[in-house]
Amino acid sequence: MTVTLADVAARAQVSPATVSRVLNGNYPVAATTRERVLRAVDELDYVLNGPASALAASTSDLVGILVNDIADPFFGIMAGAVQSEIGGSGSGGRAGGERLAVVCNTGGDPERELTYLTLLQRQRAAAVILTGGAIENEAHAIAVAAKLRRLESAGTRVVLCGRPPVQDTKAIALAFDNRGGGRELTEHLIGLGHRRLGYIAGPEERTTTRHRLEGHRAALEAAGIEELGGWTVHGPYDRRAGYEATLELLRRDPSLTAVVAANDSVALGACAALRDSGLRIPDDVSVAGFDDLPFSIDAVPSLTTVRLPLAEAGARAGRIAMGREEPPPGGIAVIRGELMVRGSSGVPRG
Amino acid sequence: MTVTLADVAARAQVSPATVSRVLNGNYPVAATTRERVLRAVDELDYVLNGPASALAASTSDLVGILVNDIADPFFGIMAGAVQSEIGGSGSGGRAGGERLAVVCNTGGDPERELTYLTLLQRQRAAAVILTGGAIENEAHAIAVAAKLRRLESAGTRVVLCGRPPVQDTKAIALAFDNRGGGRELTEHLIGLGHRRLGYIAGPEERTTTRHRLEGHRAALEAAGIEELGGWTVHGPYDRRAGYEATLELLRRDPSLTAVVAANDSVALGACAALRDSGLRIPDDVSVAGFDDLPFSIDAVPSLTTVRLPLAEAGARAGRIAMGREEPPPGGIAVIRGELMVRGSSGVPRG
DNA sequence: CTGTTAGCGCATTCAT
DNA sequence: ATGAATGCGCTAACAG
Repeated sequence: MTVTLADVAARAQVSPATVSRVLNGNYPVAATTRERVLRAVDELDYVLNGPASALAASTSDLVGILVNDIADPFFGIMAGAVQSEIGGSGSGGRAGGERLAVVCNTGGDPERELTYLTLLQRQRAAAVILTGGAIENEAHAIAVAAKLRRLESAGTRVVLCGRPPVQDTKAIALAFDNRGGGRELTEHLIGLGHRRLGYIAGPEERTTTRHRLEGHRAALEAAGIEELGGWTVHGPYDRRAGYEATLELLRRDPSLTAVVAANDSVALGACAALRDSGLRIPDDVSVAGFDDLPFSIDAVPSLTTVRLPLAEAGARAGRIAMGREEPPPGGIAVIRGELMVRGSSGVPRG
Repeated sequence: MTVTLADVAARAQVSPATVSRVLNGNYPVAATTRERVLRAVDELDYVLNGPASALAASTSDLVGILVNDIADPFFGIMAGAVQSEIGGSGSGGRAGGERLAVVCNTGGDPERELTYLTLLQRQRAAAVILTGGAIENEAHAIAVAAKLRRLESAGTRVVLCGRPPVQDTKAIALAFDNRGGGRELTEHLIGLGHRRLGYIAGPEERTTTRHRLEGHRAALEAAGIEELGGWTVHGPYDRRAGYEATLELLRRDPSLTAVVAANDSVALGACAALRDSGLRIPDDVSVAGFDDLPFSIDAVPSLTTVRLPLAEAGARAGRIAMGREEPPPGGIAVIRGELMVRGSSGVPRG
């Protein structure tokens, strides 16, 4: 029924081995023979059987990408960048050498993260890239580390993109400097004169959440500002959480002059809540986000935030995963964010 | 080195076939035997070899998803929804029955679309879902149709999500009513009193672009408004294109009272350009988008647009691809958008 | 309900 | 530079 390599061999009057060799291009084959084989491939409209070659070669051309939420541009941008770098090096010509991206949406759920890792191991993925913050839970961290080690020992390259290093693992880590960015952002607001700042943190037990919050608090402390009890609220990384958290913060302390959000989506929700409460930005309350996603510059006023080079990081992770770029020394690189001061932050009222 | 099914069989003192059966769960096995096997699996930390089982069973658990740009939430939302539906039915228990999503970023390039389809065919994907508008090019359309037919004949289910049907194919199509949505949107503006409307269209040779534009023009025509020469500009589906196109439209006709954008990102760029030109929205110029992406409601003023049920469509496409939902009668379903009238549209000045 | 037997389609040794 | 032979790890008849 389906045409196989043997059929091609027969048509080209060569052995199956030869066909395999021209298709993989990693072995000397006479030019005329190659021609003949390629012609047969075309005529028969032959397509290699991926599973079969993966089985025989014990490697596949799949690359796993774990994300919390592919609908969130934060992850979409990284995933897209990874994808663009794992494509074929263009060596062979035809649809060869191409690597496919298996995107796994964990939804931030520890179990699903583990499940997907197992599934990728099952597929004998060539590489696995874990993006975004890690879940902070002892047992889970141990389980993940064990899985990664197992993957590595099976020859799968593991790269962390926007996630801190994992102990006892050869995984290359490209970590964002969330702490530094968070600190710089809050320092900016304090420099403007703000002394009463609310903070809308991400979900608990996440490295990203913790690091950004730590940076924020470090800035407060350095300025001698004592954080009041109700100034921090936790919630998901989405606009709705930002909206509700802002109303809550306002309820707790109507005298706040600034709201710092865990990321840009949350900040957008915060802006909406402030507007709906009759407060002007930044005249009454300043707002800041994190990430600098594409839509942030179009907010009104445009959002003060910390730009993370998501596309660059994703691309680099992809290249490292493909062995096309040298890993950073020590296997760890810290990627800094850049403070983007825009219209949503200003001097406090009064 | 690596533990195989045979090892598990030996440890559990059963035949390899039995192990295979409990792992796949699609065959009666005595409870006590199953227990024993499962224990052995755990003890050995065994993970099935995906390529091997795919080869033997001649099906894989990969589902391909073609998108133009995964960094764009329009596609991210659909991809995420698909993903959530192709997961395991929870029958077996462990990490079984799970299907993995292979996300392929075509960037709107015809060649890459074809290449990815071939790659997916090579992987013997269980299903392929093509999202978003199709490229309008005779030769390419024929090539795609041929590829889809080939995929289908190999047992791959093909579903189109947000894309019009493909001739001579069994592909199920969930098409968005872009024409109807575009028409309704422009009718809304005309109803408000607008008579001079600029239109920022998407890239040429795309079904989505054409249909939305056709809807717009149909509304103009029905209202007896003759479209002037410079009222339409084409460009990519991003904010920057919207920004530049708006400046261009303003240059051509400073008396425009409304700008209709091909999608929300473009609309955001349009808003920025209008503001930068000292024009107020909607007092001086009304703006409308399309899609109703999450950030659109947070634009200031919030964006009048046409909401497309992207998540629902993606989820449905996923279920149909998995055979868990009956395809629509005739293999085609037209999904309507919903006009969302918000702050960015108002009665024209003067 | 369980074991035995054959391949699935290809990449690789080894020869030549 | 090419061919012949072997096995990758698993599933699917077929028996029993």
